[in-house]
Amino acid sequence: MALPRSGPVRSEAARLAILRAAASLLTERGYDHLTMEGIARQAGVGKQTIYRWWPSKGDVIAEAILEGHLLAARREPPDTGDARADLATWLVELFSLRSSPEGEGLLRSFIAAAAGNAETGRRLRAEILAAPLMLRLSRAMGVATGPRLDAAADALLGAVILRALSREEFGADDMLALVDVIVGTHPRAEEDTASPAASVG
Amino acid sequence: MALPRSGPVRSEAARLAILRAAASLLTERGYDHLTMEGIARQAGVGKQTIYRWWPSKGDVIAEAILEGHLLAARREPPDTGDARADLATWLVELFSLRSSPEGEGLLRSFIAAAAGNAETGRRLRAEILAAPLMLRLSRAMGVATGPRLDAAADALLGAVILRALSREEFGADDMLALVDVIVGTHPRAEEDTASPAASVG
Amino acid sequence: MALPRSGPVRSEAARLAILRAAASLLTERGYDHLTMEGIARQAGVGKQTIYRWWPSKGDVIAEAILEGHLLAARREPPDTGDARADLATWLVELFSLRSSPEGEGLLRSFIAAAAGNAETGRRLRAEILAAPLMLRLSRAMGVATGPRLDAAADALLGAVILRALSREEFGADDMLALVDVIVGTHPRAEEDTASPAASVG
Amino acid sequence: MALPRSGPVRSEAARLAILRAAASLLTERGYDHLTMEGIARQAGVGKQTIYRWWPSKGDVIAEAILEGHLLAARREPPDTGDARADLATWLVELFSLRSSPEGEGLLRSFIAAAAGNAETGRRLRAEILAAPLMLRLSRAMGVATGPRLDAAADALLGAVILRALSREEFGADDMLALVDVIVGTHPRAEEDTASPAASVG
DNA sequence: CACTAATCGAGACGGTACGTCCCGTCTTCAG
DNA sequence: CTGAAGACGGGACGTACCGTCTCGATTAGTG
Repeated sequence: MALPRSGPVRSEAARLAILRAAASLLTERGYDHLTMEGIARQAGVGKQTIYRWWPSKGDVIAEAILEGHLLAARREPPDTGDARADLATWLVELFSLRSSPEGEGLLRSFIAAAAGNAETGRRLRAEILAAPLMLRLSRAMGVATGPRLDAAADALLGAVILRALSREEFGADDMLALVDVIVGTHPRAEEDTASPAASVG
Repeated sequence: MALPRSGPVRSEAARLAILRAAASLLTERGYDHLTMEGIARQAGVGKQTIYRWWPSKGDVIAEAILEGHLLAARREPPDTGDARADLATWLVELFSLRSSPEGEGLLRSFIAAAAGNAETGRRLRAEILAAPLMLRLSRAMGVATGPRLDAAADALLGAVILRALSREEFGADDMLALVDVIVGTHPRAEEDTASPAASVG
Repeated sequence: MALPRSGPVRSEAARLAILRAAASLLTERGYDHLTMEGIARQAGVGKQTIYRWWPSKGDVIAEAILEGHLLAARREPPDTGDARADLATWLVELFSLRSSPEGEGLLRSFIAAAAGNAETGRRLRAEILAAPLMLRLSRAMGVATGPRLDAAADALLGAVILRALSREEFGADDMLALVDVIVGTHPRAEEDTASPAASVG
Repeated sequence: MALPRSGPVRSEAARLAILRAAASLLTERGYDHLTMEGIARQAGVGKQTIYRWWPSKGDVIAEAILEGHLLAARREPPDTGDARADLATWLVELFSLRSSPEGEGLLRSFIAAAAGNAETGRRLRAEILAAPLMLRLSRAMGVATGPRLDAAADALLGAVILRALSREEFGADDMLALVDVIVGTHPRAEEDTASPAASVG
């Protein structure tokens, strides 16, 4: 049983202000210009209020991502009927995070956050990025689940991350080539000219 | 033509000491415990000597990697005759960098360095990691070059990076599955043209 | 009225440690070997704690002097009954600061501090050096206050400072001659009025 | 006889450029913003050329003062016939150095230089400041030389320096009062109030 | 209702590292 | 051998944040 407590409970307003401040600062200035003091200042909160509830900067980010304060709009994949093209579209959009207007690269900020913090890394892959990907991918591959699907998901997502890391330009064509390699070209085998329906496979 | 300059020339001893110090500190303590002051101290060099020649920490790392002060032993892929198995072996070894004894993870340190520095990112992929991979991969796929090969390389490398980021364990079996998905399970036979159906399995 | 502030209050322990460290380092090593880092180190304090409360090194010294961490023993003038001799004695003692054992010269350190910092300069003269001087001088001159007294005080003190700056040796006899010139030889002797020609010789 | 030497002799052009650069930088930016690198840059000279001939910054300043690159215009005292007024005028002019337009205070820069360097201190007093002062003072006191004259000179000069250090404003009237106290009011005897002896006493 | 205990904003604290400036020495090349 | 140029090891500068701590004020239960 819980030991009896008195006093005020955790302030939801403060929690939200912190997550929002973290999200906005990460977006605007990038992961390595993100500071606890900056978050506290922007959130109008004492530093201790952050440290009381999160052990590190990465955990704040992890929670902000998880609650959808970041990447919110990106989580819903399109559905045009062509699963493979939808997949490519979604990946291109994800990749475009690489170059936010401020120039730091939100996707790279995520990567840096993941590299520095286990929880962020785990959540970023498992709950955020992978979920919409798996949905489209299972359609494109005609497989509901299984190790091959997992491997394919990692391969796709990893390729995007790698290209973001290496600052390589990466257009829609390249993305389709990538999808083709991983999902397989076969269903569209002849179709490249003859049987488009097969591509749903 | 360049205007003739007199005066002392750049000290090769200092350059090497800095790169070695950076490499050893990165390996031992990880990217985000790596400091310019630490490098200078360990190299027995003034901080200004670092800043004179490299604009940032990431550029020091980039040059250290490029010169082989890091990853040196890892660049030579095995050659057992089974190209696909060699590929998986090499990837597993690469992935094992994920957990260096001190606990930070050399591979993740590279990723963090790449996330924070364009040059490091570009070089990490293009010149270091990709080269031995491409060699094995082209054998495994029976293709010398081309966009499909590039896409496959990115997918393989990216998947390893993604799993490192998300701290997921990743054994030899998983790696073979990954290779199978990307390269194809077939005997690497004629199938590339003859047995498309198998790739769905 | 002042807006009510909460939060921690300034640490008196840190303040004292800083002033004492500054005083001891100034005495031991001289003004231009006195560094903020040295003070912080010796005081066991973060640099920021110094910068938070004092805008410059000179202001730290000014406060140290004002609080009596420096020159403390020197502020009490002797009182033998012979006001003029007391004055000379006090000045000789002051001048002896010129050559501290470590060789930098405490008095010159004060001068350097004053030259570089307005507050130090103002306080050095007004509150510390001038006060005991004025006391003796008013007795020696038989005048309680007034511009003549001020001018005489500046002349005496200034002469000592100038000699310290120019590294000229300056004994008890010289000091008496100086006092005689400024205070006048008359009151304590008839000779001043009787044999003026002697002073020229 | 001199030992035979080969190679070019010391470059007079370099020597002059250094002294001029030092003088102009001291005047413009003050003693503690004066750097060896700055002098070398402005003089178009290698640093080593400075260190080869002068052991320290203070010695460069000392030589610059001695050669008249600083204070040049100030060395000639006026001569209106009223020796005492001339003296006061010269002192006021000297004191006005205290506030150079750039705000650092040339006189205080001299003081700082003197405080930090024995040679500068010695020369500043002995050869530069004292000489024109002694001339006027000996006229005003009707004494050619002697310890009383030396003491009076130190007292006058020292008072000016002290006031400069303490940032006290100091007008023509104050200066006359100072001169009166040190030189004596006697020649102007009756006018003061009636009982000149009292004011001396 | 008083008391207790935990929360909150605020921010001082001892530290580490930053990136810059300058020190005085050393090294190269041109004259 | 001098002199301009400038790289070098070193050290201090003043700033930014770190994560901990200490305040006074506020806000729930508990007794």
